[in-house]
Amino acid sequence: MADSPRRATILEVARDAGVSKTSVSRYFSGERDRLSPDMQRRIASSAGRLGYRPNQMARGLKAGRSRLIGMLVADIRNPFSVAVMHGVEQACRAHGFSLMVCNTDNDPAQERDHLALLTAYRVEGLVVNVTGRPGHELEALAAQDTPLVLLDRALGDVEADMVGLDNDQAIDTALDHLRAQGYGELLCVSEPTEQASSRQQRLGRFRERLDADGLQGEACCLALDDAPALERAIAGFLDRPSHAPKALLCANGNVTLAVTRALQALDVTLGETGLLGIDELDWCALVAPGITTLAQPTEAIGRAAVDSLLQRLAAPERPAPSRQILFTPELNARGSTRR
Amino acid sequence: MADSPRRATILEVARDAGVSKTSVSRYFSGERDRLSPDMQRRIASSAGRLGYRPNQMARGLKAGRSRLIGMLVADIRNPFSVAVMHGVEQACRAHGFSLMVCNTDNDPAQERDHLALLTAYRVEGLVVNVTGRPGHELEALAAQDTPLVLLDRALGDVEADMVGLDNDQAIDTALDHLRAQGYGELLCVSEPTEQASSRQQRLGRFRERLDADGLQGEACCLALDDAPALERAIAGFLDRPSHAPKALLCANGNVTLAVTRALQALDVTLGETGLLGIDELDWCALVAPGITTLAQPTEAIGRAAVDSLLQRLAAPERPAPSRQILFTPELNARGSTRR
DNA sequence: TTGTAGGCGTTATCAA
DNA sequence: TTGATAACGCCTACAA
Repeated sequence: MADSPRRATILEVARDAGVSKTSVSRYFSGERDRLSPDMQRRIASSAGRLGYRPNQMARGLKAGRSRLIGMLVADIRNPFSVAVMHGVEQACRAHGFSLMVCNTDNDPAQERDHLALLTAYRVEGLVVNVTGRPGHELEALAAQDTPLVLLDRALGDVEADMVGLDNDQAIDTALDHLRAQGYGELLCVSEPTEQASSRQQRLGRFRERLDADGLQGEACCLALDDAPALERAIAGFLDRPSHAPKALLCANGNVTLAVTRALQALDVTLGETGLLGIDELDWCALVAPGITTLAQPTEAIGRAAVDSLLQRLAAPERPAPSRQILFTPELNARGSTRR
Repeated sequence: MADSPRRATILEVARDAGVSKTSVSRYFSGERDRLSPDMQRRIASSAGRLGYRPNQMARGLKAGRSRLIGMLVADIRNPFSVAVMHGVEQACRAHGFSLMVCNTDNDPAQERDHLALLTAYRVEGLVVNVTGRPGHELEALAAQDTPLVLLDRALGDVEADMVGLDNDQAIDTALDHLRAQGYGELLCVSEPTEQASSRQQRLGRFRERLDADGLQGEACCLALDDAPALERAIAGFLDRPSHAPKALLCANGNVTLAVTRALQALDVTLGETGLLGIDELDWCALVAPGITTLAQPTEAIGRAAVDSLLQRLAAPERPAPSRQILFTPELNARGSTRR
């Protein structure tokens, strides 16, 4: 039907149905019961014929609430981010919110731009997983009473809830497993840590535990796009004389991918040399003899982020102290840590 | 700074700066040159102090344009979809649009809901990759002059541009490669085709080519979540006596994943039994001896979708006939098709 | 049960 | 160069 060149407005429906705007508004605002059956029919008919849909912009403007949640994702091509986003979206939907996702490609400039954008659309809450330090902008938002949740990465100076993996526990589980499997000399590989608190925490805990447990080991931070450098670093570690079997610990899924490539290039046999990655990926079971991982409960993390937002949205008057919600990783033991 | 409880409005800025709303509006609408330097300074100062940002909802309402492009994605966890989405987002950004993405999880009900949502926000264009047949809804949109692009999957009854892979060419390339590598008996594995035209096309072309080329082969359609059924189907194919080496052709990335799992479960040696997948994935090079793929130019597809939208947006008066924009796949020959 | 009027934050028109 | 005013589409007192 609907062949009007422009989207119909409430006024046109009202005219067409021979009723007032108010009645049409009521019809579409869940107050149908207050309208006579006859009027309901007429409105339904006109609205259907005209293809009328309430304009959410106008609604949002009037009501002062956009029903929009914003999400800033540092790297949309990272399966972990997508999985969390999926959880976030489901939760938003379940609570009548829509999600507006912005991918920043780890670019601080895009972060700022997209933040401005989401602000402009008056998102009622923000799930943030960023690289840079848009601390100032976020503080401003928080000050305007826009609830904020930090995902995976904390921003020291921003007062907001944070949800993510229990990194200490993850590292502990990883090291316990590797030691139990007989590996005694470890290399922890991470992307540069400046911009991501979770990376810092994982590396920090790794170093602590080494000292405490008397394990041999070292950590290295590398940009993943430089494959030769990564291969050199790994080769250096593996060539070193030692008394115990060696293993690699990958601080996240991207690292696991890059390291696995490097190990194949170096013709290393998995298992003989241990490999354990944080983040579960589709293919980890497929690369022989299977890559051991620590899986994050991504959907739960996404839901928790939204829950946190909604709680603050529900009680804006008393700003509860900011919390950390940490999740326990799950170990998927596979052949890459079996000697 | 900005510690007002609520977001500042243009009126508050105007008052604070001692000027009129109009001037503030001009300042933020790229008409700064028309304001005296003094006034510019005052407005900048007040706006900064108050943390003012133009309300995009109000702007959209007033201007009748939301600056929003909507995208409906059938399965956000499919890396192919994400890659295309990335291209779409970049292109939108480059042209001053923002992207609102909705994931439908292949659920027609969610498709309908999300479509309504995007409509409610008055998206100015729509990139659609769906499972079901929201043909009616989409037609209505098209009739309202909202430009539409179909991604990967055509909808027979909807008049809109379509962008995707040249499926015929993809199948041809795949079969040529497999035959050149000495495989003579083929199994093409696909997900059920009812809901996705691209699947139908790939399967259709596969059958055509078999007949034309005198190759042996068959096709099977399966829901991927039933691993045992898939294994049975593959085992049945492989057990059959034959004169020529056998190969599997996976109709998309999800299939490649499931089939690779099945082949490992069946302890099949890749290469000896050929394997070629449509869609390139992170891990295809990692699974020994490397899985041969046909890569889609995902970013280009995304950009083309937006281009198509923008063209129609730019010239709404003369509705050009709907086009198909098809892309050529790229062959990544690896060990899985080397005997 | 139904309608009238005013305003949400912005921009466009017109006048000064 | 500046400002007053009227919309944009909708919702919500308030009135009938």
